[in-house]
Amino acid sequence: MSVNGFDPHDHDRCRQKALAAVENTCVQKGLSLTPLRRRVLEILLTRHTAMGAYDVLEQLRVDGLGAQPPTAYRALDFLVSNEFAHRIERLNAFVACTHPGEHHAPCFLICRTCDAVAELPGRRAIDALNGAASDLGFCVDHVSIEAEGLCPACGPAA
Amino acid sequence: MSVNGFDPHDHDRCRQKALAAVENTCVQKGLSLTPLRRRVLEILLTRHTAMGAYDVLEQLRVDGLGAQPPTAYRALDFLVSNEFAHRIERLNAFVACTHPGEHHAPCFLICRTCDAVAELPGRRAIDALNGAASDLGFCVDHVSIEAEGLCPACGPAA
DNA sequence: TTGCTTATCGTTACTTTATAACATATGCAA
DNA sequence: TTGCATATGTTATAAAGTAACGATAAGCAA
Repeated sequence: MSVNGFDPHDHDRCRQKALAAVENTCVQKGLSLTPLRRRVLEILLTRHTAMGAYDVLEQLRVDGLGAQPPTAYRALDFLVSNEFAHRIERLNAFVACTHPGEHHAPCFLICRTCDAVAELPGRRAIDALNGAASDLGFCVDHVSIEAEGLCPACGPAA
Repeated sequence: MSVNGFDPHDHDRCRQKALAAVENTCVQKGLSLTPLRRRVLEILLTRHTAMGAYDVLEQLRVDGLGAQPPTAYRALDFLVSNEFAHRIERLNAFVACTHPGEHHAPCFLICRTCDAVAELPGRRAIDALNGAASDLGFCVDHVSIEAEGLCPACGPAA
């Protein structure tokens, strides 16, 4: 998978690599990547773009699965809680992870025009935040860092 | 207003100070703080806690205003776009700003038990993110940084 | 094999969050 | 006074998310 979703790249290969990494991780950790969960991951992997749960759902229906909202949400929960996908809070939407299997602390760049999402390492920013938080006696569980703006393809230069 | 919403403090004074700062800023900038907008701000200022738009709405109704959802959302939009309040993406909810009138780049600590929200300066983390983003050719408009965890009152020590 | 337990998925119904679209009122400038 | 901009009222609906219960299947101990 490419460093980020903005770079042009061979996306078929990118998808397959991500899928294989998730399969490996599931075997290693004894997680069950059921056909449904796998299919939802494939749907997310079609684009480097955040998809709403209902977009995923619609795609499941196109596939002939008579899916109801909980079906999509459960599969997405599985993917997110195992870090195979991420939830983009700003958009109430989901993206496939670009570094599945690695434990990481991502932050996101979200294009407001084309909805492309790139994932960056956020370790430094998160460490800074953790420091400030513990000074206040706050114990951090989870951090989300999301930047909205214009990607290279949609930006002023383009 | 206190440095953060976790510290014990004289909240009546805190509210009044915030309200006065917003009034000043509106006069300076020619913004119209209508009775409705002012009332919504007061509602948010009752607690250092994120409130949903429908919580605000219910309070407006208690006040005898026959308010519909757009009424609350519009007032909240005014407050957020002028930085008198902030939207907490993780919660789909809103908090009064603790530094109204100052131009700032806040990040938020959100207690998952009591919903208290503290606002911290996020300048350093945001600068780091801007640097990484511009390396990719991404032009950042707006950053949101939100940490969920346990506040001093709800944490393990408590 | 039987029966117990757990995980996954199906299904119905519903709640919560948010917005589109159009109507009304108010103030101010030309 | 006409016209425009801003703010609010109102109706209806869209979009996002979840509770609760049932069905099925997979693993496993007795």
